Amino acid sequence: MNDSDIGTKVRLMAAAKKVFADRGFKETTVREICALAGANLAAVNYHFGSKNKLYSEVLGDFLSFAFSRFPIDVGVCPDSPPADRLRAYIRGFLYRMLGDGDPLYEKLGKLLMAEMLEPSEHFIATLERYIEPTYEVLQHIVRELLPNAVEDIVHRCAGSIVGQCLLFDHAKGIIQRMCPELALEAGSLERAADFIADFSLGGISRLEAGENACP
Amino acid sequence: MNDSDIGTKVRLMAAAKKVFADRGFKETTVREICALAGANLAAVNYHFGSKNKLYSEVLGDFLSFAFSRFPIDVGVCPDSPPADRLRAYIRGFLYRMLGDGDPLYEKLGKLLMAEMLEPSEHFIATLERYIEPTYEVLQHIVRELLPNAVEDIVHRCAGSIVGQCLLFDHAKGIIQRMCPELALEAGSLERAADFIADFSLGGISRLEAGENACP
Amino acid sequence: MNDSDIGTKVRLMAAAKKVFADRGFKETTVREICALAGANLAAVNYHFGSKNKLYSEVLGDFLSFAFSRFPIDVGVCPDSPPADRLRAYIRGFLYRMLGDGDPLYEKLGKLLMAEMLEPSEHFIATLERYIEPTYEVLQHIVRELLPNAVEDIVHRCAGSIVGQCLLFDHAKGIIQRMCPELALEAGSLERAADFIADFSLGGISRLEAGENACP
Amino acid sequence: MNDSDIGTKVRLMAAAKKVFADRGFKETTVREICALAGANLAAVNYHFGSKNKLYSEVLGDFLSFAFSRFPIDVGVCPDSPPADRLRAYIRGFLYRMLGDGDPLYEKLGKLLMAEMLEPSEHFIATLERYIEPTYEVLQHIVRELLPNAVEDIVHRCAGSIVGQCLLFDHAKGIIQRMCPELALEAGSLERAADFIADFSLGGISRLEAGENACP
DNA sequence: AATGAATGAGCCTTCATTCAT
DNA sequence: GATGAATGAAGGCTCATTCAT
Repeated sequence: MNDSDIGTKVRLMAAAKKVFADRGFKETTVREICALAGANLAAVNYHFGSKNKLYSEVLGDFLSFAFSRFPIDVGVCPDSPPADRLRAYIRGFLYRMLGDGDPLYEKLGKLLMAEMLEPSEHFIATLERYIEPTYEVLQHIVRELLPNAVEDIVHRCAGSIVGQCLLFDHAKGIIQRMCPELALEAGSLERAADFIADFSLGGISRLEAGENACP
Repeated sequence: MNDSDIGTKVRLMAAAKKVFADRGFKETTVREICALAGANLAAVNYHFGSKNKLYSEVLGDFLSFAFSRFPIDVGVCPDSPPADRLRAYIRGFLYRMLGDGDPLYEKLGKLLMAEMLEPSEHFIATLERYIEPTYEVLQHIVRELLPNAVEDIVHRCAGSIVGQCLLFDHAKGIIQRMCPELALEAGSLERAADFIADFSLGGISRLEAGENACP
Repeated sequence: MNDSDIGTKVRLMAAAKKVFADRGFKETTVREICALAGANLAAVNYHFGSKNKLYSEVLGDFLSFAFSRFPIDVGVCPDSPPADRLRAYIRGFLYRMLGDGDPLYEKLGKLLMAEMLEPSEHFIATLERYIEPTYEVLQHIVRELLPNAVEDIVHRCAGSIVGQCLLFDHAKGIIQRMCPELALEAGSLERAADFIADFSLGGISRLEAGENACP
Repeated sequence: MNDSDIGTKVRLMAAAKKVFADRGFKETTVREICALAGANLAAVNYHFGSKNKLYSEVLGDFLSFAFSRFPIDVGVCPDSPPADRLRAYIRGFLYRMLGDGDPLYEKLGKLLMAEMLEPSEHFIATLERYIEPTYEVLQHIVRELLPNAVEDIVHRCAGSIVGQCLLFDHAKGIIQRMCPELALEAGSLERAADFIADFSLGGISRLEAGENACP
């Protein structure tokens, strides 16, 4: 049994993931995808309609895989203490972004980052389906930790937390160059999640202290 | 005195900034730059050698401008308390990234983000010249705030701080869509800087408490 | 009994007529025909061998239908006066070309015009089978009207008559734009036939007068 | 001095005329035009913008040439007898359509016929600029010949005249096959023009007689 | 009898770059 | 110092056709 037995469409999808992840949308050529998949140049248009649609499918596929493999609420129940749920949220976030070792997975994360930088039309649907619900969960946790905070503060806290996580993905190249010992890999992810959780809980306590302080 | 008097090269540079910032490297065409500059199609290659070299110059120009306009150590002296210096550092970081109102400036930040995601050869020099020294300063501040911390912790704290700042740039599109009231604009930057500083000082205190705790 | 019961081949033929008539040979795609017929993309080649052969069949089908529905000698007998037979000939010619109301039929005429302009190999057989015999009939009528005319004159008269008829088909688009009240439709065809017959009989009389004139 | 001295654009235009005339728009490939012109594949887009625009220019060029070389009112003055003007009109019409010997010219006529059959967007402007004014002239002549005729009759006469002329172009292939002695070539055009004029004047007289007849 | 999958050839267009002037 | 003309390479896409099932 060889590669050509698993269906051209499947092979195209796999090849597309690799190439798009490596080069981004614009730099990727249909020719390269087809060559890597051992398929004819016309295969992409036959199976997916266009380079654009293939890209959309790659994006959607990656996200649906990531969220099914690393669900938002893994390891905690709704009534766990909010600090625990925050820690779990951060772990999940990092895992979804960076995977658990598969190098292809890591690279796909980069695609999403590129979309964040310059959201394409394909990304909007993705945003509504995956990103926004996830963000709701984080907001909810923060609100429990800061019951008296105004909306603005909740958003800012959530942003600070997300920012810390995203750094590992969007600045991966630089981190690897400037302090390689920090670069997230399969093993070190747990440690990073713990740190971010602690750091963020510290930040939140300070805000809590501030809001309870007598003026 | 009209536009065509200020030299084709200068006009090309200005046009290149606009177009590269708007579309990114690959999406930008030499044609577009030349058209905007009112120059001949061959002008880019004549004055800059190639599209690539022009891009490098745009990048370098932007960074040298940003660092001269918003220096790292503005508003504080080396012996100010580290908390103040942290706050100043964050302010400077955000200003360098997002400018103080010039829309062209804001967009150029996006170019840097794209380079972070996928560092090109042009970016390496930039990194060594601008990014690394800046990061040294941040490390130094964190070390003063956490005198007993191991290297790893210092790096992680610095990363958390930087991550919070970068979010405003690399997720600008999404922020604008999901919570527009947070999106950084000229005015709101100070508020954001204060929040990140407070949040980070809170995170650092917690680590400090932890490391002093009896095992 | 539904559409799919009447045989893929039949449905393909019907679809091909529509699409070829609408778009001409080159602009028509096999895809479109198959889609309209609700058949597989490979069906055309399976049932007809190739796009070319399908086209030939469409052409032949159209002509055999046209000539069976509007025979050359309808409404007159061989010994009717030649002027009557001319009128009948012209009527038949127009009906064969433009049908009697079926919009599909009208459009198929355009196909024939295109073939006239640039006869394809498929068209030669058609020519010998349908066009030439018809032209013989016309020649015969003209000869009776101009018994003393030389061959050349007979041909020219026949040509003038045919030319007047064809105009309504090959310039249909322009007529509709420039004088829509002339555009042939189901109803107005009889009127047009009468006019052409009268006009032509006038032309022929003049020739007759000329050839009888004393030099 | 060789071909390459006369400018790529000029050579492209000449090549385009040949190829478009030979094959029609859709069947023509930019590759073929460029090859024939000895130019690079990109040359068409550089000089003309697109295959479409080149086609438009070819069409326009041909018509403007045809009308400047064979003006509508050549050889007669506005107050010549209408019969003479009709004869001149027909001569001009045939010359414009078929040229005076240049085989390239003849072929370009075919392009126009194809447009008549299926007017493309390029053709509309052409129609308004060249075809309609010419038709006005013909109408005017017919009206003088039939001063009492209603509009409808004038249009029909004009149509009959135009139809006889067009036949020589749009059915050229068939004529050559069925009665080659009629096929218009450089020399025989005058003869054809005379015949059509006589035939048409005959048709018109008959109508005139009809309208003057006591009911 | 019919089809889903796949393909090879070809098309128009875009683009950065070069070169003679 | 600057440019109009030209080009080579490549890219996405379309289409009629083939083939195994």
